[in-house]
Amino acid sequence: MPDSTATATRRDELLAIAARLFAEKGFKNTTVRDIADAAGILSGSLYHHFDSKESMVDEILSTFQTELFAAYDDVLASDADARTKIERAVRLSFAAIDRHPDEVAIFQNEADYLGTFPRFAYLAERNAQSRNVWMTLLTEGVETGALRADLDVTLTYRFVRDTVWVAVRWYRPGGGLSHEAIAAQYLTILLDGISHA
Amino acid sequence: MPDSTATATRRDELLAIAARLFAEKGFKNTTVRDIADAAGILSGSLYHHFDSKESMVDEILSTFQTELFAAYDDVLASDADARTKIERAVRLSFAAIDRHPDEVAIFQNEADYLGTFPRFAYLAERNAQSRNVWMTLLTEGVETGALRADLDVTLTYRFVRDTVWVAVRWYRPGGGLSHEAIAAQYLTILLDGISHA
DNA sequence: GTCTATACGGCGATAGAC
DNA sequence: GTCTATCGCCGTATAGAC
Repeated sequence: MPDSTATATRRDELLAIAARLFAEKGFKNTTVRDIADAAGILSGSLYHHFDSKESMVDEILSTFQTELFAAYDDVLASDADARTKIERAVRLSFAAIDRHPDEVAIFQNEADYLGTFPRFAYLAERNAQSRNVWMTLLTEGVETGALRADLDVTLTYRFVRDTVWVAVRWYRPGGGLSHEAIAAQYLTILLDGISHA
Repeated sequence: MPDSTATATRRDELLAIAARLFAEKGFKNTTVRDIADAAGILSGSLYHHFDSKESMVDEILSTFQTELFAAYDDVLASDADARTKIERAVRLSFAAIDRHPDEVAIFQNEADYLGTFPRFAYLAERNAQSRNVWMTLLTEGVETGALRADLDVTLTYRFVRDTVWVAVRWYRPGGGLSHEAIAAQYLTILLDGISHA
């Protein structure tokens, strides 16, 4: 039973260590011995905290997604105009990369494969949910005239989704470029293009 | 000794089968037994053709990269203006995804991890080479006034690179959307943005 | 070029002591 | 909550017959 204070429990520490390794090397490339070594314990001791390696990545992903989609729901429910909501959705995505880079990386790298197992069927559901969010925002943008009428909305959705999340491959929290600055530059390119006006 | 006719050798067939599995499930998630099963032979028989599983992915990646970078060099060496060269580089990248989706997927998913081993050091070199190509084109674009003067060229490079290659995640050759059509839409968004003018 | 048979290590996971 | 000790399986790879 995790307490709700700021104190990280041992369990949380171990999950954070596992998340870093899963993100760096991949789920399959990371052994339970790797995780235990990084935590300064022996591999058998991990099983006092978790059922299996699979349940570790499961908890990492589901916890992150619960938080992320609550934030998307907030944006969807707001009464701002379409363009503002799109900007907010982009900014919160970059903020998520900043706060949870390992979780985003794991999701990006492993979701397709893990999603083939029944246990991780919720990954596909979340994916559909995310699609709904973006398609709703983009369609509203086109209908209200905020976005170009000749856009292929589905293609644009893929474009926006991929481009936002793929930043996790090179973005490092605390580096020279803040996530807010990246989101701003990204929105400039996305909305107005790179061509000289 | 591979002959230079159009006839696929057994070796080439096996590499194509391995590439498909590596792309679908990941290198580590694919066993030599998986590859052999898909080829209708037993795992031990693979070792008549290849030293190891590692040497298979090595050959897949290096062969693909040799072809890809020859194409980039062509663009760089041409005397078209900056904008035209950028458009050509984008189009040839989508064409590469169309012709070699498995190879692109493997490179996208595995290069970071494989690159940590000496044997795959050339992956980092190719990465630097690719960076040079795009930075040269984008810088020339800004200097000649084809692109906006306020662009962060490094960030734009990452943006273009990531967005082009990440399409391998959803593009399927022979599907409803041709790679030429995707490249055209992509260039429209990249150059002019999605915002209503 | 493929099969039979097998070596060998590393893997996830378990049981019980401390 | 961690350690000791270990199990059984599955992974890559090998040797030699056909």
